[in-house]
Amino acid sequence: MPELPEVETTRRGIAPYVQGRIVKQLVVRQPKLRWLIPPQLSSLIKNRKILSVERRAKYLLLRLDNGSIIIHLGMSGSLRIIDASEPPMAHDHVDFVLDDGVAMRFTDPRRFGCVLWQGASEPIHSLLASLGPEPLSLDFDGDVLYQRSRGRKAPIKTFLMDNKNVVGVGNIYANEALFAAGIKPNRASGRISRQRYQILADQVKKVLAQAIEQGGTTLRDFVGGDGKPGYFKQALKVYGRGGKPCVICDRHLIEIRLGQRSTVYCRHCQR
DNA sequence: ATAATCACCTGCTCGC
DNA sequence: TGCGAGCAGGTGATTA
Repeated sequence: MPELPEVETTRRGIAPYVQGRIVKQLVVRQPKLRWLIPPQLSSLIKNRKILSVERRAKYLLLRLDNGSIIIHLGMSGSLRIIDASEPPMAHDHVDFVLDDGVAMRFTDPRRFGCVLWQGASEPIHSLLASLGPEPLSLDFDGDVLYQRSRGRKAPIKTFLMDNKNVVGVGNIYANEALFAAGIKPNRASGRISRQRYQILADQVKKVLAQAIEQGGTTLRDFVGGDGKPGYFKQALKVYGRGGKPCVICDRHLIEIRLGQRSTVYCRHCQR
C-alpha cells in the first residue's frame, strides 16, 4: 500500500485526530515487526502530548516533547483512527490510545513496518541518518541526480529507488516517472544527460504531487470517515499494465524484472 | 564504493 | 476443490 503519497495522505488523515492529544496507553499485541518495538516505548510516551505529525521519506514522526515515535508502514501497513473500544482484528498490532477515547491503530499483515523511538537527546536514528533529499523539496532536482550518478552502472530505475539518492520513490512511481520522462528503466544511470535528469526530476515531482492530490494509490480508506481512497490507481500509465497498449503510441508495454521488482515500460516511447 | 541478492512476513492469484 | 508456486506498494543486511 504505502509509497510516499500514501504515507503523506495517511499523515494528513491522522494529524487532526492525534495532534494535541495525550497518549494514555500503548497497547502492543505483536511487538515483532520488522524490528522489535522497544519495550520501554510505553513508559516513554505515556501521558505525553503529541505535538505534531511529520513525515521524512516514508517515515511518520510523531513529535513528543521528549522525542519522536517513528512509524514505517512497510509494504502492507496502515494507520486508522478508531474508537478505542473497537475490538482488534487479525494483524492489528498496536493501538495508541488517546485521551479522548479515540485510538490510532497500526495494522500490518506482513509486518515489514516498524514502530521505533527517537529520543530527543539521542543521536539521529540510523534509519533516518543517511536519507537523500525529499523529492518535493527544492533540495531535489536534476542536478542532484546527475551529480550522484556519474560513473554508476546501476539501472536508472534502481538508482531512483535508492533512498540515498532521493527518498520516497517506490516501485509504482519509479515506473510512472520514467515513463513520463521517456527514459528506459534499465538504462545505466551514469549514461543519462543532465538535461534528461532535469526532465526526470520534474516528472518525479509531478507524479508524486498528483498522487498526493488524489489521495494516493491505496485501494481502501485508512482513516475513519474522511480519507478518500485510491484515486490515483486509474491514472497509472504503465504500472500493472504489462502487455497492454501504451497510452501514447498504442504498442504493447514490456514487463521485465529489475532488482526483483516488476518493471513496465514502452520500448518505443522510452529510451 | 557499488551492485546484486537475501531476508523479513502474510495473503492472494494462478495453473495444474 | 485443493495445493504449491510465485508475486505484492519496502528496504536494511549480507555477499561478491
